Amino acid sequence: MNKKKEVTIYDLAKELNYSPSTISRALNNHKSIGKKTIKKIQKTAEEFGYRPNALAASLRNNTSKTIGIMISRINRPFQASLITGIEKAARKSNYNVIITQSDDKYENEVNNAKALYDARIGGLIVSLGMETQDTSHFDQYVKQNIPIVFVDRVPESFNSYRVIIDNYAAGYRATKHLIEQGCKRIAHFAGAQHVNVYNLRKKGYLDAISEHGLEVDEDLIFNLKTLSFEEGKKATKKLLKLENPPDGIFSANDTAAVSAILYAKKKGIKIPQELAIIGFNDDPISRIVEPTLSTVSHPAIKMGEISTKRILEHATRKLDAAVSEITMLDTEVIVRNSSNRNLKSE
Amino acid sequence: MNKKKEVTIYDLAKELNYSPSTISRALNNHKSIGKKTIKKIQKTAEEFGYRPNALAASLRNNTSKTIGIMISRINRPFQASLITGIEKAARKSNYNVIITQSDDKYENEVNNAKALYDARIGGLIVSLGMETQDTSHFDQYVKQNIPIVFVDRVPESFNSYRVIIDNYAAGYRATKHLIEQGCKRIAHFAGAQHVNVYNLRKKGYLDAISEHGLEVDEDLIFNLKTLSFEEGKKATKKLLKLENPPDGIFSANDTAAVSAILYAKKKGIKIPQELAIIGFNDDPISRIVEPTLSTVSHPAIKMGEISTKRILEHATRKLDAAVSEITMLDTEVIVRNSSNRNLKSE
DNA sequence: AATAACGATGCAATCGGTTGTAATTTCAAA
DNA sequence: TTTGAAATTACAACCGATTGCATCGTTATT
Repeated sequence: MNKKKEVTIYDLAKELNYSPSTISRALNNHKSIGKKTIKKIQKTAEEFGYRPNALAASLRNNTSKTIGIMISRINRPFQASLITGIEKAARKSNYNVIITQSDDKYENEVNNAKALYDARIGGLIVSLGMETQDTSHFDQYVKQNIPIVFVDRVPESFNSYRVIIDNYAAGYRATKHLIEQGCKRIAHFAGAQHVNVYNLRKKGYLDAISEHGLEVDEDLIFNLKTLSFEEGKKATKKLLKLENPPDGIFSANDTAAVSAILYAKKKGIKIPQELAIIGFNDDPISRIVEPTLSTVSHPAIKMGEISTKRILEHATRKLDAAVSEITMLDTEVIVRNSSNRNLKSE
Repeated sequence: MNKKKEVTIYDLAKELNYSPSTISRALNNHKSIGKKTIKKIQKTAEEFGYRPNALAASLRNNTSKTIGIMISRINRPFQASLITGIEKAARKSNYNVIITQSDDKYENEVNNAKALYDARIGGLIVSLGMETQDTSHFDQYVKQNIPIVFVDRVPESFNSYRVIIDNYAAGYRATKHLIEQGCKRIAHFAGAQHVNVYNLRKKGYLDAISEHGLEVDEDLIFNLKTLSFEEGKKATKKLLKLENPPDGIFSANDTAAVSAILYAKKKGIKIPQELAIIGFNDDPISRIVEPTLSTVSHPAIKMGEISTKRILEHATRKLDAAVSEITMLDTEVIVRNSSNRNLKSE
């Protein structure tokens, strides 16, 4: 054991013959401290290698410069990018970031909410897990006026900040793109319908179909629980066995879409000529799979940055947490080879 | 503003007519407190919805139940899995996890080390960035007896815990596998050689070549700075232009390996018949690319768990930080289609 | 020259646990 | 019944920064 004590404001106070309060204010550029005093104090603080003890400040202020994150799984590309955005913006303002993962289990989510609360985070950024329907585990934050930003997978009704994409429009456009490629029977891999993003994407899909004079066929619509690789494969299998199989698939995520590509190819189906496919998320695999997967891109990093900004602003504005401000970002349909019928196949 | 104050041990003390110290000890199951007292106190604590204020405890103890993580980029599959392992193990012991990313920039790494230090983390888990050669930014942790665990990309000389895989053996085995498939001229995509993992994989490669009676050809070895998709493509291009091109590639990561597959395929090379390829990491794309990529798998999650365990043990054992304990985990060569010449091509 | 007004700085309480030491009680052994 | 050790609980200082209020000195105003 050889711990050396850290330099505190008391050490500086003794050294410079000021009171700790003056030191504290000087370091925070408080207006009531003389200019030369501030300069002098900050200089010696530097020399002494003074490092503020955030714990002490947090305790006193009953809030910490820490942002809590709740997501389902860190190793999903979209969520990883989200975190990257959050972390980047947070560190710029000297905030730290605590991450928790629910693995899409409701119980974990509740526990994580508690743990982060106990850590006295200054703000919370949440993308809900698949199972979550009840959101009362967030009530305690509202009571303490701790800002919450819901991102992407958000609850229908909760007074708080929300940062989302226009899932309806995205679903509509993705479907429309397939229609423009000449698809007449378009299948849809939808996610769990109590999750807003999947619900809206499906609505967009349905409306695009109807509004372009095509027919909605329930046999072509699959509500997949997790949109996993396996589920995508199973659904594709069923589709191909249909008497009247589809000529297009709009999948609500890339994983299932890639799965569809691989399975259909194995069955000798030509993509995109016989079956055009578009996914959602612009995951890295979408550029690797052959043919490359058309998809819809989220501005994930930007969503993270904006979410962080909301938290920081809230701290400054000292608003009441009972706000309900929605930021909706745009998406982009990215056309690659899995749906582009105008391309020469190589 | 409608903050309600939290329940503190003082509230409990007043309610139960005990002193705060007794409450504190009772809640921590301190041995010097009577059994029925403990039970009684814990019961009312529960009833009152008491939640300990970790900040206060941390301030007093000058250490927090928080583990700091320093990695380069969260959206690399290996690092994401590492974090998953850490987070899982940490939360089980009521530790939080703060994540920082360096984006492989040395300057960021230094700043992150400072930021985490200021956050009074109880332990640090680090996978070094590509640029890092000097590690003096970690000295302050040693001085304060804060345990450091280096994972995967570790420094050569630093008294601390290390959790690594046997990169030499892995490189050797991957190369040997290609030799067993009949390859005679095996290229190697190596990473930056001051990074231990790439250095060792290369050594393993070199020794496997020599020991099996093959010849080392410097034209077949590329020291790629970042092993990116682009770099992989360029290197493959050069290889294929060679008078005497290779019949096998061992890439030190999957990204470059996938890149090689795609480029070689485009050039009409048959994989694995004409060119067998093996990567490293077992990233998700390795299962998606066609042909599926043979690779070497890291036990990433386990590495995270073990790293966390080291930190927690250290806290218990109250050891001096100046230890140097190395944990070496095994890897596994995963044979898929990009190197399996015994498979019927479909 | 006297007084108001303001700028600069200090005092002391506070945030909520933790812990060494002292004080009190309990119980068994003598 | 007495005594000492063990068990139980209380006291008070402490961790380091923050902040409302008080104080002191200085300058401006009449």
